[in-house]
Amino acid sequence: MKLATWNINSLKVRLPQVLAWLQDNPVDALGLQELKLTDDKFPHEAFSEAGYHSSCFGQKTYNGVALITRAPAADVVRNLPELDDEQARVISATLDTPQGPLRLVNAYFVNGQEPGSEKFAYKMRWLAALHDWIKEQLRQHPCLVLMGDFNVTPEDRDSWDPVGLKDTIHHTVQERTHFQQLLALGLHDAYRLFEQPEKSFSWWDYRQLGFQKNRGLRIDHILVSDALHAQVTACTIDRAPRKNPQPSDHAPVVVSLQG
DNA sequence: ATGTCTTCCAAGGGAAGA
Repeated sequence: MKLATWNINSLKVRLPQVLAWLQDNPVDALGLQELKLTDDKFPHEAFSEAGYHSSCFGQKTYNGVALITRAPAADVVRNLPELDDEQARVISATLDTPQGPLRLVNAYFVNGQEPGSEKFAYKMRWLAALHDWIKEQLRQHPCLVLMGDFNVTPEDRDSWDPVGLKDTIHHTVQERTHFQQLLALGLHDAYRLFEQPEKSFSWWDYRQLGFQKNRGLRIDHILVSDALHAQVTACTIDRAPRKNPQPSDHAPVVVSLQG
């Protein structure tokens, strides 16, 4: 089975690209971030016609997440129950698989603007709340996948310019410590379970020919729990959609699981 | 590199967020 995550920076603009990508990449589940639309504008019908179920948690202008699944999704939970948050950033659901129930958590992590800002403080609070909630979710659901736009480069090799961008947003020790604390719960960065090309990124700034020069960051991740670790057979970043006209600034990340 | 893209509000272009 295959799972994918993709920040599409407006579903209204990118819906045709998402449908085309699903046609070429018939994954079992796709987590979308930055829908930038409200639930009443979510194109459930378009996904249904493509053979997918969809659950959404939208918001006007900003944020918004969705899970697109081949099979129906059960026990849908929106946002982090323990955090009082006006922003729509998390949607979770359970998929029935031949291997048993699989819990999917799809999240659009806080950007954080810059270290020291109020938005950065919100990022830290949000990350702490996510950690505590994932810890509890893992007790209930040993087979768990946490995927999304993490807005964190886990290590220097995940940035095109770790020296020039040292201590800037996506690169701070505080953010990376939170990432490590998620791993410490018994999660594994699926991408790093395999040999990968150097300078592998999932996001490139629209400005200054960022993609063409491969000036990017690897900030979109798929973490799998201990119980799933042995089943992971591949993890790749699909750069192809970034070459489309009117692309998202992010590329999809895809993980393959045995069975 | 005040660089680009998207949306909102509200009627044109500026502000905000990423």
